Amino acid sequence: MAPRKKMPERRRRILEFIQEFYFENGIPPTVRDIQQACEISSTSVVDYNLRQLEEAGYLNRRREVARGIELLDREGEPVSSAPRVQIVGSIAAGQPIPVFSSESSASSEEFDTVEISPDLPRRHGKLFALTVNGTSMIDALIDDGDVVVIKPVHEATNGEMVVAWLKDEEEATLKKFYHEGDRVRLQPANSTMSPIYCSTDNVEVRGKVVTVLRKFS
Amino acid sequence: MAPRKKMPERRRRILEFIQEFYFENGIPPTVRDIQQACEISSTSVVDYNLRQLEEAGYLNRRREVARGIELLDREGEPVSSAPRVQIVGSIAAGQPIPVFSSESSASSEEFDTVEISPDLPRRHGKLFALTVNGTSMIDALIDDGDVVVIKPVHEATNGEMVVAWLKDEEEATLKKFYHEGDRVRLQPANSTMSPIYCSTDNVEVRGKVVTVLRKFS
DNA sequence: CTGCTTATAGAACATTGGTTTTATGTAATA
DNA sequence: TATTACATAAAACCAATGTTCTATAAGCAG
Repeated sequence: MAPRKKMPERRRRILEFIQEFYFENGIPPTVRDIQQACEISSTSVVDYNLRQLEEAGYLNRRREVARGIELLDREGEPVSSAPRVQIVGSIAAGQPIPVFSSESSASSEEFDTVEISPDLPRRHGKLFALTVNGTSMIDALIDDGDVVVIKPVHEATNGEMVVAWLKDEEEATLKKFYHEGDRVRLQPANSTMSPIYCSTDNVEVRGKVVTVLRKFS
Repeated sequence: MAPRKKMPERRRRILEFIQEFYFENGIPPTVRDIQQACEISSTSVVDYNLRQLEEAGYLNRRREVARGIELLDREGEPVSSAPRVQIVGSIAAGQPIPVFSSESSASSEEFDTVEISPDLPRRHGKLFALTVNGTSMIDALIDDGDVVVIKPVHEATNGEMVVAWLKDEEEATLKKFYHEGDRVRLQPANSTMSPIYCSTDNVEVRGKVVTVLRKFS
């Protein structure tokens, strides 16, 4: 398996298209699908590049089978059509969430990703994820190492679990959000814990939690 | 869309095969794949049955496309190739887990299912899931309504999160398992809570927790 | 019995889609 | 300059795969 480096632009484009196409359609594209989408003049060019990609370990081609392109992950395992979201950083008390621009089509190689259920992006659109560092979110029933999947929003309705940024404290936290007159109540998910009250000005909603992922070895 | 009833045996068989094939191969089967697997003498019979299935809303056929069969869920939405596990019951203090036979190839229609990451069955084999009822598992950082995915095992190594059945108390619980001499320590995941100690005889391991799923509306 | 619907068969047909063959251009290198 | 590896093209080829046509049976209502 050749090293994964210096991939020609067109080849990268092809690989990207295959991923998109598979996620969107549930089946892999044909050589001619790729040809059209990537504006390539000949199927043989596509074939050539697919061979290169195969040699480099990015995909597998089932010969004698229509739509036999099979994407592989870094371990060489087949990739499912389940969507993935990027883990763009971590969240912990006292540390800010990294800035994320929804424009950043930064090469998807740069971030780790987690697989999520397909109905999530269907219902919520674009999502991202954060790793939880430390046990500071324990009152939200979220443990060290958990991954929270978040929909970027700047306002929340009462009762939603949100990523709240406390300006004065310079602290991010996961809490249930309740707007009460001129102040905000941040309620831990764990009913044995007490809520935090603070002024509306001091709270900034960064997103709302869509799901939590936790794995045990 | 015709009602979903009284499906002929052969038709049910075809539908089942399509699901299996898709999960295993990541691409839908061809008409001829189905023909062979279901021992049907003609492709036209397969076509006929596929039309029926389409009319009944079980699937979608993309015409003019090879391998254009697309499975639909109960809402008529396309189904991804991500694997699903059955939610065979619920777990809560004071209530037993329902018995599950690994043989039970009970029609997959009878249970709710949840989608899981493909690497879980790859690593752990056959899995099942339980819904958590009430907040009795809160010390394991698991909330009311969460779904726990479990690998059925009868022994655990120290530190694993297990489904423990306490015989005397007739109670199921999720705890970290530690064998300490002639007794067992059941440690809540939440470090602010105290462990339970009990005799080896009184504890029965029913399975170990592989992942926890939690969704927020 | 007749006609209608459902289901099965066998075979041919038509399109989709993977593969191959031959040719051309470009950049790096001896 | 000649050589070689890499990348692109155009066209043809043919296997894979969806579709259609015609025929046959079984069950069932009239």
